[in-house]
Amino acid sequence: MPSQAEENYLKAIFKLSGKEQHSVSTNSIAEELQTKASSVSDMVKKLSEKNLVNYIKYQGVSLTKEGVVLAVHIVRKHRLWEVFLVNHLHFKWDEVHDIAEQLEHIESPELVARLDIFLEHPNYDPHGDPIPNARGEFPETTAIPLSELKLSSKGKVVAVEMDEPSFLKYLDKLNIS
Amino acid sequence: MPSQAEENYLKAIFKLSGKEQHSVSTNSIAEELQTKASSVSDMVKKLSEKNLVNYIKYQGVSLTKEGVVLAVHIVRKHRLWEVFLVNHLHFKWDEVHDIAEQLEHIESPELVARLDIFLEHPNYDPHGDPIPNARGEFPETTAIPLSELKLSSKGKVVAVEMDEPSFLKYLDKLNIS
DNA sequence: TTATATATTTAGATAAGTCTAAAAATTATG
DNA sequence: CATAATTTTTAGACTTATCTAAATATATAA
Repeated sequence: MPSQAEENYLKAIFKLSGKEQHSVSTNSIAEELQTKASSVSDMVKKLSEKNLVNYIKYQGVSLTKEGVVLAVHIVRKHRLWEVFLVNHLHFKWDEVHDIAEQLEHIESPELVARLDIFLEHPNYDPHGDPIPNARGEFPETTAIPLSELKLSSKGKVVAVEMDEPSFLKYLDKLNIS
Repeated sequence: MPSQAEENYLKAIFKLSGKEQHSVSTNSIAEELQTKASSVSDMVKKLSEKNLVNYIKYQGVSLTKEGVVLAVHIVRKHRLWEVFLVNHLHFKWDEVHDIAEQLEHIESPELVARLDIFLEHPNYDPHGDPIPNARGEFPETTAIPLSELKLSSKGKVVAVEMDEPSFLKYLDKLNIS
């Protein structure tokens, strides 16, 4: 079981690596986690020894299969908790990120399983992000980025990449949900 | 905001000090937290500097007013989460302690307030322990310990002190709930 | 392709929390 | 009341995670 700090690194690397899980730089991880590159070097070395990342000095970092499994599981927990916070505790979608950031580190497979049932196996979180199932598989999406939508054609917004509260509030003001 | 370790010490001291909050020994804290007395000495010194405990070397430890406020707040969170786990996620009462032990450290006053509303302001947790309200006040109880109940008089069990899963399972077997 | 700028890693320091072993204080016993 | 037993504290070490500053590698540009 990885420490909270390790989990945060795995999640950051997973996020930065994109769909194809390309390797990412020390610096980008440092920026994502608001920390120093030297700290990232240290931690990445440790994760490498645990076989959670592939790491060649000066050449970037990528998750191993095992690392991806763990990262996806953390993402799953984060997004399930967001659903709970918004749908049942009636938080607004721009208020839940920091709390879910804490809840995602709670260690209990039983808890995740039961939360998933309680929430009725949601496929998307309040920001429209897909929630992987217990096997780590993401639901299919046919959505395309707004930047690729042709002028004057219609669509339905299903997801928002950014999770900064200020931006989400701005969308609220435009009645985009 | 105290660290998780500090919170665990505050909670342990609160529990051991009983209703009258008498002072407790380093050793008893060590046993409660499954740690060494030397670790307790260190931590208690730190808590004393933060004015969360009264501490005179070799003479025992007690919580200050400020310490009690924090400890009660942690107890409140712990017990609210237990209600959630049992009533909504359908855990059994002997399964929730360790998970609540983690959840109690989540830092968000908004979360506690909303959880309390969601649960409809419960006064007791699944073990019958009273849940302090947001002001830190415990609900009144007229209950008396089973050891003081007269022979062949009747009563209703409203609370169980021990929280060891094995004991709780035993009560289940006796149909005591 | 050599010099410069940028990115990354290493070395050494720090803080929190824990531990073992030794020292000191308190309590119990003869 | 002096000595033994117990409890508590201190001293020093270790681990995790972080930082700053210096060193090294890679990338860029003249």
